[in-house]
Amino acid sequence: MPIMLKFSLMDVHQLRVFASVFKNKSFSKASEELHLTQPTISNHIKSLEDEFECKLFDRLGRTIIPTKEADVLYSHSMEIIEKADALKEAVGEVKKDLTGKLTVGASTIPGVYLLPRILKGFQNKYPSISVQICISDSIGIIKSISRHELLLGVVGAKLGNELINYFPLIEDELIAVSPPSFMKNNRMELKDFIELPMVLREEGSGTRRETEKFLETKRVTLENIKIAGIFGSTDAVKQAVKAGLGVTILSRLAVADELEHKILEEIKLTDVQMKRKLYVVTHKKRTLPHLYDTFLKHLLEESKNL
Amino acid sequence: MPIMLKFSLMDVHQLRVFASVFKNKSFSKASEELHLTQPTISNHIKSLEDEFECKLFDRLGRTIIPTKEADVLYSHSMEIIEKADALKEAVGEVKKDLTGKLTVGASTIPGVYLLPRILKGFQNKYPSISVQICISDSIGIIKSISRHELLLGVVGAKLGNELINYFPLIEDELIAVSPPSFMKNNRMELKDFIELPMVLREEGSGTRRETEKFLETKRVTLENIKIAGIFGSTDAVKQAVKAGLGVTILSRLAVADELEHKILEEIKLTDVQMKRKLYVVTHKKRTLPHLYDTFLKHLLEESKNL
DNA sequence: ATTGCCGATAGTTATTATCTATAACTGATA
DNA sequence: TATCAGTTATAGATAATAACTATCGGCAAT
Repeated sequence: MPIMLKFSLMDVHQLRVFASVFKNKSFSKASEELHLTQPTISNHIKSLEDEFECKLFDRLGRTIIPTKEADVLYSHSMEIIEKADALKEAVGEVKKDLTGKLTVGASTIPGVYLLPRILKGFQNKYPSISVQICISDSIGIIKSISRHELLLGVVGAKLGNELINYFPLIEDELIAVSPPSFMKNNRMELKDFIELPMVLREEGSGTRRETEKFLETKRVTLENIKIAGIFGSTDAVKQAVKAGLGVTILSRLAVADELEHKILEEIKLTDVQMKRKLYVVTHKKRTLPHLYDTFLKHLLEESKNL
Repeated sequence: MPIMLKFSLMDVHQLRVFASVFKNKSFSKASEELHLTQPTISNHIKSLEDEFECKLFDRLGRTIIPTKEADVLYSHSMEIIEKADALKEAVGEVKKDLTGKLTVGASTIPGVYLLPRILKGFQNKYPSISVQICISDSIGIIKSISRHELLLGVVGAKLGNELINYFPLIEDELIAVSPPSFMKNNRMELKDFIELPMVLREEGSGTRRETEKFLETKRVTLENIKIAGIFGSTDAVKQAVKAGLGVTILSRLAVADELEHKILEEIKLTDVQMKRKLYVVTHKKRTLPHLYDTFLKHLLEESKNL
């Protein structure tokens, strides 16, 4: 049989009972205040007296007088009761808390062309937050989430992992773009498009890989293509296209502004659809802090209007 | 049926369980630390999660990760746990506490001739106390104790009150005293003694009443006596006797020093015994603070050596 | 003496804390 | 791939506890 040295169970409720008796100088008044019956109060006081091995109240007939021990217990009890209430309050606050730092992982396209706008709007709504976007490739983001280095990410690929939640966000599309007025007719088939001189990202970049992947589905490889230039960033590619170096294939998101202002022009490929979905990703087993949860909802909501 | 809005039961034990899980980052390690079983821990955490309506730990397989709410709960829990331990400690301290103020009520004789010596010894033993003697007559002391104005008194009469404890202390005795060498033979009968000129306290004094009471039992009244002088204090009476004004009847305690130094001399009355008991008195329904309790024991112990 | 107020006690019931045994899941290894 | 070791969850049983109702007994004021 284990030797149970039972150390202060002392529940806060019991201290509340004691404090009420002390303040009201009466067991029965305390019972009214706490909506309990008088024998219940008696029992609690008795159990405290047993625990501390001392009388707490001298029961004279009509009145009770607290002992010296009760005086000490009272002041300490009040502190504990206040702290207990503060605790309850504090936990409640955290659940509503929308301050602090929000770190979002993202692959290049959403990280550069989507999140900044959305995060700006979110920060305007909740000014007391600071925001950070960590850009990596989709695999890296998902790994970080698996390892609990990140809580939330936006990626352009669904890399099957049992423990990851994928929330569909918006559709992105790889489109062919040219300088404005590059062609008379901006509708063509892929086989005609690949005759044009092309500007590309360097090998290994996400966009380059995506592009290759799509072309492969149409049995096209880059070897058959006139490469007019290779650049290290999406922006550099855009600049090259604007300068008339050639055409390229880019995410619609990345060229949305340029298309709107007619700085670049879309070439509609009539026989290919190069769509992909963007996903918000989280870890299935992690509880998101309220700030993250709110941002997630904001993100899904905002993306409807795009 | 009463609408029970149950407000934080939250016992400290549960917070200890939580804190242990948080620190150990493990339910099972916590169960070892607290000598409970793992399902018990699980239940406690679940009940806290229900109470706060939020997850506290994300259970991944081999590990758990505390949520933001848990972080907040932890710091607050630690405060409460520390306060709870401090409380336990503090109450324990009070029970051993021997500091503070010790107020003792006493009637004239014990208050003037007995308590000062004993209190001095007590204070030497426990230097960090302050001592006060409140002198009144026995009735006043006992009333004060009944009214809870005093916790402890020393009196020379047992005035039957159901709610008062009387602890016999020592025997006092009214004795007849004369100046030294006043008589050849210091043994006599009462009838001879009352022929001598007598010094008395004023009417209404305790000693005067005691004296009259004793004489009455022998069918003697003061009218038959030669009164050499009436004085307002025991000391004045003693001075008068020393000066040879006459004899008197006084408590043996009051003249112990003078008898020892042969400044006064006892006249042994062969046919009367004027003894009375001194009692320590307390209220039956009051719990004495440890300081008082210790003094009471000291008092009863010391009085054996007198 | 009687009445009214207050706390204590007895006995009951529902809730709760704890246990044992076992399931379900994860991560690592053979 | 299957299995093992380590971890939490679940189910079911039991003992402890907190709450209630009813009643007793002491004290003080009428």
